[in-house]
Amino acid sequence: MAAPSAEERRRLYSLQDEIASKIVLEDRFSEEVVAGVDQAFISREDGREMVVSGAVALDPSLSLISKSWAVLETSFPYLPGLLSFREGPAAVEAIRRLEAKPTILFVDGCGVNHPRRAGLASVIGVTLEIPTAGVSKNVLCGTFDPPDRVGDASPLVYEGERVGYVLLSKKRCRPIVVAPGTGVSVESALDLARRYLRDHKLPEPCFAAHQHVNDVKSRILSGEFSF
DNA sequence: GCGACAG
DNA sequence: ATCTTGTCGC
Repeated sequence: MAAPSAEERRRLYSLQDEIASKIVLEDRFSEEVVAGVDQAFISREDGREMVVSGAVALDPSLSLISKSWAVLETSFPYLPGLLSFREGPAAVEAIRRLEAKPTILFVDGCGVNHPRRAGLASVIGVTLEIPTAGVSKNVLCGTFDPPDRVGDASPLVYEGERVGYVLLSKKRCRPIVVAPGTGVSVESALDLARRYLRDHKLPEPCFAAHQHVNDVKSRILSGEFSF
């Protein structure tokens, strides 16, 4: 995967600035269709790398409404701060293939807790005009005081702004990070993450999407699915 | 210059 | 993310 030139990077940064300018940090979501999306990768023998995205749509009681997936050839390397250019296209396509349009979508990755306020969750949300929340297992940027009791959360601050929360979601697990993508306030991002937590480290929509995409990946590798 | 760095 | 078996703990 060719690393982008300094000039190309500047162009991508301006694209992120454009996305960031369209982010809404106010609540504009409902919970009729609660979805989750996640990506996995496949390295083929011929050297090509594929991105597999899996999306799941659940109703308020977490019953499955619909699943979808999409596969595209990778066209960008992994670079901190530029993840959306690697995983965004496949994720957007998978979400478009869901039977029901999500009214709130959980994305594996950052939201506004990003150097240019344009993490994957924000990019997907602005692109598809869907309220989104970003959930990540590691901090890309920002500082915080580690929460020490299950259920506790500490503000994640970046450049003097509260961009998300670090939440201790489960015993014997490292805390997770939750932040608005767009169409969700910082407080609601935390509330949503807490309310959709069940018996796993990640909120159920994220967990379900992760299981789904890995299932799709294994079926592709076994030849059951083709594209 | 050095370290950090979503997935 | 991915490479990978067993293993410790609830």
